[in-house]
Amino acid sequence: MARKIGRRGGNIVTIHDVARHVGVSPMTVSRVINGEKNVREETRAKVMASVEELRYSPNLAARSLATQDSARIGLLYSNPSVAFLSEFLLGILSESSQSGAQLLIESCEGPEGATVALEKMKAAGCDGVILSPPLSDSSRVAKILKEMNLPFVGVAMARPDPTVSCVTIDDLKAASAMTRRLIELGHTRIGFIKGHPNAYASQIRYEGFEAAMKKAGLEIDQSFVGQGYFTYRSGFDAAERLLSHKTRPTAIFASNDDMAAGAVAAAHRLGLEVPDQVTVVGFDDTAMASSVWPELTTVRQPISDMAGLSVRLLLDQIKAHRSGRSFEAVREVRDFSLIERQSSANVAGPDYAPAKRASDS
Amino acid sequence: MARKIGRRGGNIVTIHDVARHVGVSPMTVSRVINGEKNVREETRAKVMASVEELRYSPNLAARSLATQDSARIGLLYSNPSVAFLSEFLLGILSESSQSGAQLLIESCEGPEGATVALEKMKAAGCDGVILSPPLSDSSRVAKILKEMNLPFVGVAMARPDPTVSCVTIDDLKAASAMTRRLIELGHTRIGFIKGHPNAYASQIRYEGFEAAMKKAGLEIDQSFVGQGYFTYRSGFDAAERLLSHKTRPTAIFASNDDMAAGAVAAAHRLGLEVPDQVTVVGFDDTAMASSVWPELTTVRQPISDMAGLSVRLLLDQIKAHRSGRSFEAVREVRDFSLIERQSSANVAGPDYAPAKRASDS
DNA sequence: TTATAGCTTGTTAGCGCTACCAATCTTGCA
DNA sequence: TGCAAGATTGGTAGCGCTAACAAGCTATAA
Repeated sequence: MARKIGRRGGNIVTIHDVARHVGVSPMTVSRVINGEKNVREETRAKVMASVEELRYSPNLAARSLATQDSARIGLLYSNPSVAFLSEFLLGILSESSQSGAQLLIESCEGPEGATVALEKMKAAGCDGVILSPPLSDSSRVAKILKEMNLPFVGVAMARPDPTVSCVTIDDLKAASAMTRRLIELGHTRIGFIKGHPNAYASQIRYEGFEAAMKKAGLEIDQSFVGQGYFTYRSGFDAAERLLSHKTRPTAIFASNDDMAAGAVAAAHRLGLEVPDQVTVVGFDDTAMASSVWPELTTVRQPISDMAGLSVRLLLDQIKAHRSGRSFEAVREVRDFSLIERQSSANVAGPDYAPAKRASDS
Repeated sequence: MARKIGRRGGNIVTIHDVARHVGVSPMTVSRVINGEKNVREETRAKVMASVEELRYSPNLAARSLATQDSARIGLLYSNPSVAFLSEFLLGILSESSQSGAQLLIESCEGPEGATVALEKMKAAGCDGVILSPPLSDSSRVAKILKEMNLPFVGVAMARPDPTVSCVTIDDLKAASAMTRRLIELGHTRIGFIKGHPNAYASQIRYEGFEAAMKKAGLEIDQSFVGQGYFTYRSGFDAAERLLSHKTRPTAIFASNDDMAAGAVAAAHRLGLEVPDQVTVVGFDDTAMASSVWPELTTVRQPISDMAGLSVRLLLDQIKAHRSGRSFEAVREVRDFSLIERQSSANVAGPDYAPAKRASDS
């Protein structure tokens, strides 16, 4: 009677098994696995060893039940690039399953549909919400959430808003860096395809481009700047226009990968080789970037990391919210990176040894 | 002392609150929300009403702790199309969060890397594994899993294996259906781009194509059949070859969307309009299909549904496995659908009224 | 009417973990 | 040496839910 085997066929290792094995109390084991201090180093080592040996791994359900920190997290997205979503989910997923959070996923059509989705989440007992772009940039959605008194975190927000927590990269810097790289490659006639005018990121990315051009003392030829809408087709159309000028740009910087892929197609259609005759670069490093050929040089956001971090942030925020404490909005800025693939080259074509960096030896 | 507010700031509605509100025992409420029979209709209604009113929603952590059916599910994938992954995850996610299952995600490089990943999962205490394609078709992976004595379910398996549970569509039928559709549109010179020779699905899809052609009494011109590898580039190359023949195919059926997108690009490169001069269709309805332009006509698998179902199947299997019962492998076949977008048209071009079905009025 | 079966509800006892507090053991310092 | 303060451990009591059994109830048959 002392130790029943339980209702299950039961062969799972619990914290009690470890405790007995080491000869300490379950509580001590708990402390060790939670990395609390105030455990003698010797004891800790013994417990750790036992954990290894018995292959113990904590039952998340029990933990979140005991700690009461189990939270229901809502994830709201509205037709982002599916590739983005996939990486995003991967990040959210691994983090939230580790912290035992429940996930609720809703999609909506733009900020308009958000109200309904958010109501639904609230009704389902969500404790907080994660916003994927472009929703994260919608002040309208932010306002609704605030009125609902629901904690939330935005991912990849372009617009800095000191009142909302978010995880982003610095779009401005990223766009500048990519532009600088093109200049480094010798390009001076650089075209730009803007993103959807409603997205704040579009503006920021253009500003980054502008800033880098200016700094390099290069003129922006406005006939080299096209309006796109983040879609392949819009990139195709815009690029076709840019490339039809008598003197055409030698490089095109599209504000996202879909448009860049469209631009590559447009170049091909016009009989131009990429990157030999036109360099095309994108932004985001979505699946599209490495699916098409030539694969796209682009800007990579560590989406999965960012998503994971956003879960942790949100959980903190929820905890604070529950205990009535107020919570300072945090803005976590992650590093982007330039991914150079086959769609970019030295202005004179790939025959020239590519100058990896501006050399002035 | 009777009812502490608990360790938390605590404003969550529990099963006890509902019970008190209705005037029954918590157990009865539990029965109602779990849809058990043996509850008087009247009681059930009262409970339901109360659940609504109090906005009660069960704590999954507590439930899975109590039922002991909490399971750790491993998800193993190896570079599938990212678009596939995204939908796949969505399905897995919503199902597993509903059933309170923990998720462990691992990727690996082909079947070779699978062993390591699987060991890792086992060590982490996984109770079962879900295999995404193309891993689901690997008999090698299946063998490892069997040796490990771990329940598993394959998703989108092309090779029928009576010993493993899986959720699929009928690739053969799907490929036939698409081929029939092309024939209906008046195409007779139909090209085909095969998928990666290592993937069983490649073979099956080709067989489906073959069967439909044969049934329609059409010859397959072997110079119209190209070998691809499921990549954009391979589709591009294969299509370029097929379209360079003096009499070229009027339609190309690529075994997946990436290759179809590549084929479209190749056609454009050769100055051919899609679909006016060449129809191109794909398979899978990944994000790629609706990202490129013209958007691709393709075969759609209900990936998200299939993924969700696979979780349920696996959970059943794990339960059986735990209780020592043996488990019959199940093969669930889902319906595919033909998605007609802008990349396909009547053989004579879009000026002809498209014959939606073979008419013999 | 009473026995019998079937239906409906309640009671008890955990699931595995950790918050909280109490108990014990160190250590440093007067 | 004695004692307070700190470090380290253990005990208890639940987190919210449900399996398993027990008890009450209803309808049917004898």
